[in-house]
Amino acid sequence: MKMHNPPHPGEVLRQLCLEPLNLTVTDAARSLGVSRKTLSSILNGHAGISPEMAVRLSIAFNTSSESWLNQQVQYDLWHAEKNRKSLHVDRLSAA
Amino acid sequence: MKMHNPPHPGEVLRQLCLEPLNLTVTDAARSLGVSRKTLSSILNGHAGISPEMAVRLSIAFNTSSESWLNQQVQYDLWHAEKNRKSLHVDRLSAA
DNA sequence: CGGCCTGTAACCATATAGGTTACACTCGTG
DNA sequence: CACGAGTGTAACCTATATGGTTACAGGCCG
Repeated sequence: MKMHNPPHPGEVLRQLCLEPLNLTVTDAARSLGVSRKTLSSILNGHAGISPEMAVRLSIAFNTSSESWLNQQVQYDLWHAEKNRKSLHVDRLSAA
Repeated sequence: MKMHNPPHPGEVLRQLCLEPLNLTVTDAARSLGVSRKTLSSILNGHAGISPEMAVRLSIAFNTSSESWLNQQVQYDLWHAEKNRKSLHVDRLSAA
């Protein structure tokens, strides 16, 4: 049921992609074709991974864009689920 | 490789949830706790499914919020991938 | 000291989700 | 026919998010 607090995709990006290749944020941002600030925001958890960014990452690191966006979904959903009880929604399934 | 044009999650929502229960857009919106316009925008493909909306759907229809957001990711990614060639990104994997 | 890398603040443009209100259209039914 | 219900959507507002540029302060190192 994936009860764990999922890491922000930016952390994963830094640990799995930048550090192994000894890439600086500045260099990686240039290679990805985005500003240093944009990449920094992601790496430090201040921004999410957009669909376009997922495609950029898939090109640069030869991965699947899906995997990056799925990580983002897990992260977003974990936070959205925390407010589940505060939403007033009627159950319609077993109506 | 999932090369098919994924349907907009709003279509799926209408066909799999509203129609089987004979739910009107007006009633479903009220039950979900959102405005009729918000639900209508989703159903007609003018808006995506947000994390919070995914949780609402999961409550109302006793489904998983993840499945709704995953559908949205598939849809968004399919469109983002169409611009893959127009992005200037350096390959860093086999650097 | 001086250069490089970094995080980040300030400010901008753009896009999206969501709300309210209002309008025009289509149906079904009295 | 007339009316109400349901619908899509335009107009307008707010809040939030991505992303860009520029600039600054701090850390690290030769």
